[in-house]
Amino acid sequence: LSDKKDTILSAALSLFAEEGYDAVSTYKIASRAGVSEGLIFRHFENKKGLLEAIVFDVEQRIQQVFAPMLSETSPEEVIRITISIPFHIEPQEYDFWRLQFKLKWQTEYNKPEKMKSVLDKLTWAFRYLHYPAPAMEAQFLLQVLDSVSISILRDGLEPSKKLKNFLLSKYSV
Amino acid sequence: LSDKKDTILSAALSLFAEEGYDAVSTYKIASRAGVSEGLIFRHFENKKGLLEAIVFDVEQRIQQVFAPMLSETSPEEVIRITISIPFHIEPQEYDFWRLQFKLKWQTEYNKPEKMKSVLDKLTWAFRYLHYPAPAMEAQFLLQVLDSVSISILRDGLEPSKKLKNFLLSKYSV
Amino acid sequence: LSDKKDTILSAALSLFAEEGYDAVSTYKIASRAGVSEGLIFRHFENKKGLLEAIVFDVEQRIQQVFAPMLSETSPEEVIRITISIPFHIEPQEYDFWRLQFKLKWQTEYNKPEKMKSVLDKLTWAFRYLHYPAPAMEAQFLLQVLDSVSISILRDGLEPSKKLKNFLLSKYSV
Amino acid sequence: LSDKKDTILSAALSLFAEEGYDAVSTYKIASRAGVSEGLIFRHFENKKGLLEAIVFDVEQRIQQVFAPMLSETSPEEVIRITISIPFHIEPQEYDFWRLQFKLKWQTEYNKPEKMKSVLDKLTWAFRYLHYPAPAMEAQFLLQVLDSVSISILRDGLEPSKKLKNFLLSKYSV
DNA sequence: TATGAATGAGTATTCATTCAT
DNA sequence: GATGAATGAATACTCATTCAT
Repeated sequence: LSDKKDTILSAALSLFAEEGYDAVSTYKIASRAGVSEGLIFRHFENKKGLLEAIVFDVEQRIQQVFAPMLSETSPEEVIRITISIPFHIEPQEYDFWRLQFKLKWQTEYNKPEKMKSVLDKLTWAFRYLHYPAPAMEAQFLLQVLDSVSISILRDGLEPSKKLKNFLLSKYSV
Repeated sequence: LSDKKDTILSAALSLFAEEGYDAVSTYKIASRAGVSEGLIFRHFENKKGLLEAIVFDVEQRIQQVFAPMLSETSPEEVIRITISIPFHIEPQEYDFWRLQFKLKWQTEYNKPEKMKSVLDKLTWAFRYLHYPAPAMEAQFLLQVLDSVSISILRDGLEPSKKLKNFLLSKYSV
Repeated sequence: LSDKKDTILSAALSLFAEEGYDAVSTYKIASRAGVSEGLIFRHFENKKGLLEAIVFDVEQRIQQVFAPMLSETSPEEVIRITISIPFHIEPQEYDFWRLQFKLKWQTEYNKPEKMKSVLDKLTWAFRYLHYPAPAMEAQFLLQVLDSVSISILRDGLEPSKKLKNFLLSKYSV
Repeated sequence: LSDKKDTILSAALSLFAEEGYDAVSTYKIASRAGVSEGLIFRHFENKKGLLEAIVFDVEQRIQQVFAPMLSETSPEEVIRITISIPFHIEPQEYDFWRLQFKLKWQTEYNKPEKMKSVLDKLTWAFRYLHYPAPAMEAQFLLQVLDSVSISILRDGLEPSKKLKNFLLSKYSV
């Protein structure tokens, strides 16, 4: 991958995350990336292609983030790791996650099946710990963490900081 | 308020909720509303003004929805009512709520202070019931309900139906 | 003539004079006149009709202004009166004259034949006073006075004040 | 500067000069220039920017035209050259000058300081020739020449042709 | 690979004008 | 006479995309 292709990708990522796909022009992306507008189309065919390239990267990053909990064998540890995730998003990755959440609202890019394995693993952990409704607990916890992530991405880590221990103790992990 | 002004408002509401503010053209809004494009600007000055008129309506509707829990005096009942809210969104109001959540992502329209009184009331209820960290419980519950609402708006009520009793029993209300 | 018709006329006059016919919208005229936009069309058929009504008034005012020199019988006095005209434009009539000069640039409204009688009278005066090229002197003087008027309308009377005596002495009148 | 940029400039110049800035649409300019409407905005940002680019050219041309009288050392010659200017406007430059005079009426583009050096030079010439009120003579002559120019641009050179010698002899140059 | 000029379809907005009341 | 809602055509301007270099 060429140098400039990456520059375009990261300029587009931050702009899409900040302002949304439709609100960002290819002109703006090219300006921020410091390249000509034409180059975007040489590398990505069209604007949508650029978005898809980014979405691909985002999905891979998500998989990386959930890899540790998927390979964990202790149920308590699975829950603990999962709860910790939102609280350890690195600031330089905020745009990554912001885009991820923004895209959830564009039906086209909402692929809930990608979280299937994570949901299954959590369900397994709750069942193992004898929770009465493990599938529901799993769904519930993921939704809570979604909300927490959104708060953190919106207002920064500080206001939600104490929630982590609160959640960990709520699940006794 | 004239007939056509309302038609524009509801056409715009549904389109903004479905496709997002930036993805919808005033031409499309006018077409769906069955009015001339110019009329949008006579009534709302510009596209943003139209959005703001809708946002105003949305905010008022939100207040209405939370009014009962704000005037409730029994703490258990406060929690019960609050949990019930997402499960009783009327289908014809889905667009209303979809837009509300979409706008949370546009920093400009994200006004967390609007939920202050709701948060305070919930905190009061949890404190009354001797929860160890009432403020955090309140924040936590609201975030859970946000997530639940998002699920329902995205996938319909069915997949989340059982969550209601699950939540009610979790809080013993 | 109704009250409101006059209000429209004077609002339009000042706006046309300030910003030019094409730069002024009927909405703006109606706003300044404090009437509904529709009323303009009830009274003047269309925007051009409004301009023509104003032009008619302007022309009448011009005639009034030149009436004294046309009926004067002393040649020196004819020249003296003519030279004095630009220096005695009343400030509340500036818009009148500004429009007059602006319209000279719109071929449609440039009617040089209206100045024929003035030109003839001046020529007569110069011939009477034995100027070698009376017709040319007349044309020349009128052009000078046009320029002086433009200066006064643009920058006010002050900077051109001393020009009056300068001109009078130049023609020994 | 590309070929098409110049085509736009000259199409706009002639249209602005003929019909006035506000009466000309960017569509019309693009049509006459034989380019896409969008190109106007790529080159000049907006319609006003296009006007300003033209104004800049006009101002430079004006400076060129007055350069010879500014560098002349004989006072008679200074006056002679100055008087000659309006009578030697080349027909292909009429639009240039028409726009110049039209813009004098748009306060925004009326910059009298541009003529300061010309006025000073003329004043010097008249003082040198012992005219009693040299500054006023200079102002007066420039206004006369303004008027003459306007006549020529409006009605062509023919009707004003004889004025040149009339003026030259009036000043004995 | 990379640019920058150029385009054509689209977009928000304005405007003169009409019409029912 | 007077208003205010409504329109349709036009207008300034944007945008994704193409293409010659």
